[in-house]
Amino acid sequence: MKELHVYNSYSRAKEKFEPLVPGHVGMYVCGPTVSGESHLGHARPYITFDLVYRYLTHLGYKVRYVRNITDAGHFEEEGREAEDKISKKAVIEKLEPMELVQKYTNLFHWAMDQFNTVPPSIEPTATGHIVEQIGMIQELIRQGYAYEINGSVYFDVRKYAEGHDYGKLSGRVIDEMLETTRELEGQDEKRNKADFALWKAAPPEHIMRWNSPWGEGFPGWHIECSAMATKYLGKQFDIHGGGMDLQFPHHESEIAQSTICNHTPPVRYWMHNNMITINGRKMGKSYNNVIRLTELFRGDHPELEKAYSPMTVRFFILQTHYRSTLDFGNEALQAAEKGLKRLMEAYEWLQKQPAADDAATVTPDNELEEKVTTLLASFADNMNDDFGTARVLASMFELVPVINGIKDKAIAPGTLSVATFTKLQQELKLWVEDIFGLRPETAADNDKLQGVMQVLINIRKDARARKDWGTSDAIRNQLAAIGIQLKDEKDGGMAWTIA
RNA sequence: GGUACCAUGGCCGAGUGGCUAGGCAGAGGUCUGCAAAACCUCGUACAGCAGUUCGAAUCUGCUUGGUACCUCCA
Repeated sequence: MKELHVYNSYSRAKEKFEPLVPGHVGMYVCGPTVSGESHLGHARPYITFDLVYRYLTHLGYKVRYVRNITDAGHFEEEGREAEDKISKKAVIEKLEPMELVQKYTNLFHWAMDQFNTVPPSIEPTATGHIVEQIGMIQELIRQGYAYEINGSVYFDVRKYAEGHDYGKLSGRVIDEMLETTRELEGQDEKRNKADFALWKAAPPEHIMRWNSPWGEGFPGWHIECSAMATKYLGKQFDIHGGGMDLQFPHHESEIAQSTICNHTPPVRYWMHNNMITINGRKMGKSYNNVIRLTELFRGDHPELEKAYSPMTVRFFILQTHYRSTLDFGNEALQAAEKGLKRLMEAYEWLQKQPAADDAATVTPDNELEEKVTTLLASFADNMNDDFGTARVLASMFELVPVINGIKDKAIAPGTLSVATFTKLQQELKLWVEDIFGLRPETAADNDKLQGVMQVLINIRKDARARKDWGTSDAIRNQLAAIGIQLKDEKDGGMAWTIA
């Protein structure tokens, strides 16, 4: 596709992307709740939307990317143990709530940096926008779509549904929701089961609390995103992203609140990434398979056979379309690790080549020229089709043998024209690093290690010159044992990589 | 129970009507002192049944199996 099309969860169809304001894109992505350490589930949406952000930027849009931090802690469903997750844990750990929030926010930022995601333009916190949230709730009450009871405020879903399409995004049928007979304790405050909280009166033991027109309490979960998105992106904006699990009730509620408050549907394009599974099962506390990112990078979890690097995970995620479920299995992860290594080694070699040292007289091979040109051009086409990262990576892999062929001289110098070779270098740099955010992970940027390796390589070269295979093999094998791989190259050189 | 979605070769995973993605693993070969790496060649897959069509992995129906959401969750 020549122009960007995105799949809109709201219409359930791919639509041509046209921003509200030409040249500018407003994008809101639901951020993490920082009541605990980031886990594997966080990797997918933020890497997915990092690609969206990078690609939109590449297309020339000025993108304002807003991703919140939910640090106020929201309550469980009424009737179950209503409690603020953050305040509960704070008591256990004997920490100030905000201290805990800060700790997990820092960890989240660290993990996102490991994944090489670009920080959002604005990262607003829920606690920093209590005023805006209260203002929005007041407006909802003023318009008669919210009601106060016992110091809490609820959104009147039944009334909203009379004039609006409540449930369209998530495919719910409003009547069924209202008629559901499942009785839950503590439901009595709400007029209808489908109503959701905008503000909750805080019980005495609740640590996080703010003054409001309705007494001391804390905001409902859904209102923060509506308030902050409105503040920073306007009453209507282009893209709202998040995990599929947020479609209901979170995003459905956002639509309802914002539509009433701002008299316009808030979002043009809803984008939802699909979920991940761990070795075929949903990741969840009950399965005991929630893998924290720190555990993932260290390989420190029963589900993991080994550690997987942040770039391996990033690459792995991008190898699948964002709307498909993705299973984190060891075999698949290891396949991704090896594939990424091959890709990046070819890429790094290519980037090190002088721009144009091609004085050879071989006639450029038209077939090869065409192949390279076509593959490079396909990158954008595939991205324009709802961010087809998997197909872009597949095309990159088709270029790997070309690059290695040039490297090994299997493809005669000059077979590819200077212009195309240069284009290959430049385009791959743009796509691999700038758009896909894949960066080399070699730990070889240590001068002293470089020096030591050079000493060993020199000794081994001498040994080989004397046909002293014993010494030569000993050096190679012992290095391999500690995870450093030596490769003899065709021209007599030696390269090494850390496995 | 309700509502969606999915079922592709050993594993993962693109692909929406004809032009056999890609990765990993595996087999053979080239190269190499031997390896490794790299490169070349090889797999004719699309849950089952029925139907639509000149033609289906791709459309329709049914069957079976799976997953997700409905509840804090990315």
